[in-house]
Amino acid sequence: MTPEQPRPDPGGPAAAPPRPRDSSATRRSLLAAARELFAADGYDGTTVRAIAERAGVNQALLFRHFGNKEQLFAEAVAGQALDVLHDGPPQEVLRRTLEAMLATGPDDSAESTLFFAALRSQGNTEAARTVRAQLREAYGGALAALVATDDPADAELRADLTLAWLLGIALLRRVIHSDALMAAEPETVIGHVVRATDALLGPVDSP
Amino acid sequence: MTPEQPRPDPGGPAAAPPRPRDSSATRRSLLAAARELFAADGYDGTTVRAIAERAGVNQALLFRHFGNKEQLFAEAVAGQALDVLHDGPPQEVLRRTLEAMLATGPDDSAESTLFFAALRSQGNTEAARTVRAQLREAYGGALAALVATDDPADAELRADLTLAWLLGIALLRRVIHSDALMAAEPETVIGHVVRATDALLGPVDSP
DNA sequence: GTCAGTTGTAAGCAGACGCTGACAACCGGA
DNA sequence: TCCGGTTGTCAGCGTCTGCTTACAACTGAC
Repeated sequence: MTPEQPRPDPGGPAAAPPRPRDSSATRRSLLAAARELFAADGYDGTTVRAIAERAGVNQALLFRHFGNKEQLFAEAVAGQALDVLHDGPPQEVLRRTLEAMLATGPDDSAESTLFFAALRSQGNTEAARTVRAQLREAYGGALAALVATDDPADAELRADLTLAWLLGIALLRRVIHSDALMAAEPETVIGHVVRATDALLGPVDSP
Repeated sequence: MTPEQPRPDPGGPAAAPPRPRDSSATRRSLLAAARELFAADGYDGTTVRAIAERAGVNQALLFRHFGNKEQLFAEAVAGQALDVLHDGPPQEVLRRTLEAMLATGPDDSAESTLFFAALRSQGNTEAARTVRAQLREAYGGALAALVATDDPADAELRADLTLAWLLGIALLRRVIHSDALMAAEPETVIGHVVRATDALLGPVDSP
């Protein structure tokens, strides 16, 4: 049987030299890998094995640090896409979000794409649902303040319609690969969307 | 061991009376169940066991009829959501699609929701990709014809932006459960969207 | 009746999944 | 030097997945 007793350094082909003992670096690697993969493939489409491999970290460490997949997801996503919200005047939230969305290549995983990955994760898991509701509320609130109406329900409706558009654009770019949306100049796309949302959020002329 | 020799009809508690031999009825049941579940949970979120159970059909029959899950998906989805495209004047495609989307309850699975389920299925499988591209082209083409521009690329871009909006609205309603979008009167929502898309698809005033 | 073909059923395979347990290697303080 | 706690590694568990196989029950043609 030759029980393969442990040798300090076998002369063989470099049997995976152990990674340096750095807990926080491991954590960061895992979080970064998780963000990229969740943004690219959604919650269900991402496996913990893939995250660990991309991070160059043993799979078991993932569970030691985050407990389970859902908590890793929540921690990777939380507070990540909200920077763009408070990064300038509120009336330009829409433009800034669009710029962040369109600036990156199709496979790149910028901050804002994470937001949409969260929305896109269609699992019924509690963590995913919580994150989605949280992000939706933040964006919805910021957008609702821009609506020219007295009716709060109508303001929320129009804000959600705007959010739906952002969501759909991200989806058409990342999941479907719309040639038109990917080839167009960002300024052109932003111009179209801003023009239309001005009509959407502005006062209704004929009652 | 008592090898449990087959008995024609055991006196016990009705051990699953075999379903009547009707091939086409079985097929239809499977297709109907597949449509409902794919629309509700997407491609990856739906298991063949769930489809078979909902159809009241043995799981193995699913594979006898359709070969594999992807073919069942393709067959269930193909040509299903396109009715609304040719069901009236082309300039009202947007309104008709919205009406179909908003008319049903959140859990109902009308025709049009299937279209969005196809888009939402985020798997990389070939069948899902084909169906998505197919549907996107049909809708995109119909919408592009309505754009007031001479530039074909710009027309396609604006059509895809419109499609993105429809997609996002469906997503916000079905995946996230936006209270505002679900509680609002369909006519209100349609009014907002049509007003904004008029600005989007219409001529650009200031170059 | 017999027998080939069709329809339904039961059981299980191979692989991927999330997750766990046991153990080795290293570190800091006593 | 010992020793508890932390970090990294390895192997595998239980379950679910899409899919297959072997077989029973029924049908229609001869």
